[in-house]
Order: sequence, then C-alpha cells, then structure tokens
Amino acid sequence: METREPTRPGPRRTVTDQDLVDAALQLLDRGGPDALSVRALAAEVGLTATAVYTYFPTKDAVVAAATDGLLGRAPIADLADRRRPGRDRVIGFALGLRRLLLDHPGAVPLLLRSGFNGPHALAVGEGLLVALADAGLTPDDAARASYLLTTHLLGTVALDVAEPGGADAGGDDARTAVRRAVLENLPGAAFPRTVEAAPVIAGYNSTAQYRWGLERLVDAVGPAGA
Amino acid sequence: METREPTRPGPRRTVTDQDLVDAALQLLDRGGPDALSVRALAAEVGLTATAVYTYFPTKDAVVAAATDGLLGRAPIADLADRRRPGRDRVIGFALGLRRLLLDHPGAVPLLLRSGFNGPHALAVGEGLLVALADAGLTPDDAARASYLLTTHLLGTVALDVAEPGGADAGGDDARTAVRRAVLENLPGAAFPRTVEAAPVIAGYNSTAQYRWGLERLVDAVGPAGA
DNA sequence: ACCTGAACACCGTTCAAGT
DNA sequence: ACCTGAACACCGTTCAAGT
Repeated sequence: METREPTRPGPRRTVTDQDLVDAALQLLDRGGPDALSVRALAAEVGLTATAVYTYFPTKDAVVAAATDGLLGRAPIADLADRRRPGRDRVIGFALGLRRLLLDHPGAVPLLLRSGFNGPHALAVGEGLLVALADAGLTPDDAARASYLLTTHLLGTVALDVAEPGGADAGGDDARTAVRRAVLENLPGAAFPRTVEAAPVIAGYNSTAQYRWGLERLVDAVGPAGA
Repeated sequence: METREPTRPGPRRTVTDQDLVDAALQLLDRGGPDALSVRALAAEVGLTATAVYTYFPTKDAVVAAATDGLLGRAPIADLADRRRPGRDRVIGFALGLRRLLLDHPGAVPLLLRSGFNGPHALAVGEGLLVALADAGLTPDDAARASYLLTTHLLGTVALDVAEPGGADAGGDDARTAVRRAVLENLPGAAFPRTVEAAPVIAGYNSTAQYRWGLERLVDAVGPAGA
C-alpha cells in the first residue's frame, strides 16, 4: 500500500517551480549571468518561453528565486552548532558561504542585485545573529556586526568575480601570478606604492587574505573590545 | 592672435570619447543600468547606434570607461592632504566615495562588474596606500587594509543599491521606517533575533551604520594593534 | 491550470556603402 | 576617420487560442 503524498488527479505535471530554479542555476553556472534568458530556461526544462510565465510572473522573479535558492545552500548548520564557540562558528560559516558563492560566479552579479529579502537570506541573517549573541555581543552589536560581516563578504565576492579572467583563470595561485605580473608592469612613477605592494595586492582574492580581514573584523566587533 | 591647441583641419568633430562617457553616466543616472543601451547612448549625442563603434569597440568598453570615469570623481585629494592624520584622511575619503556612489545608483551594478583596473581605480588604490602608510602601517599591512576598506565599501554600496525601492524611496529616514515596518511584521517564531533587532537592522543603510563599521575596521588594521 | 505560436518593441553587433 | 542604413540573431513580455 504505497502512500504517496496526495496529488491531484489529471495529466502528469512535468515541471515544478523548483525545476525552473535548478535549471536557472545550472544555466548561470554554465554560461554566466547573460546565459539565463527566459527562452534558454524554457528550453532547459522542455517548455516554450511563454509557458515560464505560468510559474513566475517575470524573469526578475525567477532570478530572485534562484539567488535565494543559492543562499539556501549556505552552511547555516555551522552557525547553529552550540557546542562550538560563537566566534569559530561565525568564521567557519563566512568561509563556507564565500566558497559557495565563488563556486557559482555566474550567480553572483544577480545575487548582488537581489535585495536579500528572500526566506533563505533571512535565515542566514538570523543564524548570524544567534552565533554572534552566543559570542557575547549585545543584540544591537550583533546586528551591526552581522551587517559588517555581510558587506565584507559580498564586497569580497563581488571583486573576485569581477576580476578579468574571472573564475576560469585557473586556481588561486595561477590568478595571483597573473595579477602580480600586471601590477609589476604598471608605471612605477605614477603608482609607486601599488608597484611596491604588488605581491600582496596580487593575492587579494586569496582565501588567506579574506581570512586576514575576517578575523580582524570579528575581533573588532567582539565583546573583547567592551 | 588666438592660439587654440593645434587641431587637424577638416570637418568639425562633434563628438568625443568623453562626450560618450558623460552621456552614458547621464543615462545611468536617469534610468538605471538597463537604460544604457548603445542605441540610447547614440541618440543622446546625436549619432546612429553603429557610429558608437567608431569610438569604442564594444558596449563593455563604454561601460568600463564610464564606471572608471565615475571613480575619477572620487575625493582623492582628501587622501593626499598630508596636513591631516592618515586615519582621518582614510575615513573622510571612504565616506566621500560612498556618497559619490550612492548618488549614482544606476552606475553601481555596472561598477561592481567592472574589474577595477582602469586608471582612476588604480589612483584610488594608490591614494589609499599612501594615507594608510602615513597612518603608520607597513606597506604590506597597508595593502591588506586597503583591500578590507574597499570590499567593505563596495559591499555596503551594493546592498544599499539593491534595496527594494532603491534610491528613490525618499531619504535615509523614510527608507529606515519602511524597512522597520517590514522587519517587525516578519514571523517572530522563525526569526526571533531578526525581529528583536529590527530597529538596528532597519538602519543598516544609514551613514551612521557605515561609519560604525568603518571606524572599527580602521582601528582593527591600524598600528595601535601592533 | 498549463501550454503553444505569433507578435511587439526592443537588444548588441556586423557589414557594405558612403564622405 | 567617421558615419549611415539594412540586417542578423537575439531579448522580455503580451495576447489570443487551445487543452
């Protein structure tokens, strides 16, 4: 006696909202932000372009669902694990969310324009507030710290994805080497400090550099300063 | 005997690269990122769409020139003024650049995808390195701090511009009130900390909140911690 | 409710042709 | 060199029509 969830009778539905969200993310992963067109999305799930408007009122609504869906894959379980110190949870989560977004560079430009008002965006914010409160911050300071962490994370990811050559320029080391060569060929008379610091600047996009800022940031807002 | 700069003879040129850059920024200011099309740009300066390709090889090149041109209006003179402490110069500059970008919200999504490799972007980076070195940081720490300040600034501006209602939602106070009402109507069972901190979260986009993070950030990277 | 096909008003870009 | 007009392969979205 197989008990499926109660479905309405009638012809088999072949496509769901979730199918479209998944297909949208796949298109973004494969071809970047410009690859997500209503026509391409429809073809991906075997529909005609106009049928998409049965599921979502506009393309913007599809984009909003897809970008919030991406945030739904953020490691918020890390934030809720009360056996670990709040500070460790925040740092681990931030590193994990950065990794997630850098693994989907095509979605990032759309995410940055999305408003961050979907259910998964709210869940991320709530989780950060919990972990920061556990780290000893007052509710108000936890909110300010959450915003500081978020802007730092999103700004970092935005710059990384905007990098010429983008994500397909090989690994961290290969990108750093390319950046360094460019920086060292700059006119030293006009930009002496930039040329001098080229090795560090070349590594801006590295995980080490993100962690450097993240740790200082967490310590700067923490209760240790109170 | 009027001595104009030597111009070639022949029919009067009516349009320059700079005209197109200025027109692009005006279109972005008036209608947001989607208002900048090659056809609209051409019409703005009295050309046909295809004539634009005489000046720039692609639309992306126009966008790059326009966004870097916007950075050219950043108050880098603030950074170079050696009569003031480095810390004050950095904070004043960051506040000024944030204001500049928020005054041109239509250009921000394009700026965030621009790569920041134009001459004015480089000049901003160089100025930050100078002021941070004057504040007592080592060259390497100045570079890391410059990146931290930049990501924070860009993340802040990105979130601000992405806000539903955007820049045309009245002043800071009006936007905060709207955000607060939305936050307080959230399901308190699912997002208790978010609802609790609603008054602070509603003010995320305020200059006060940006300054809160900026000052902590500057102090966290400063030589005081050494 | 879900889906199709035709259509509208747009895009960025190329090309042949003119001055 | 600068500019035009026609054209190509696309866009997001609407609408009438079908099941």
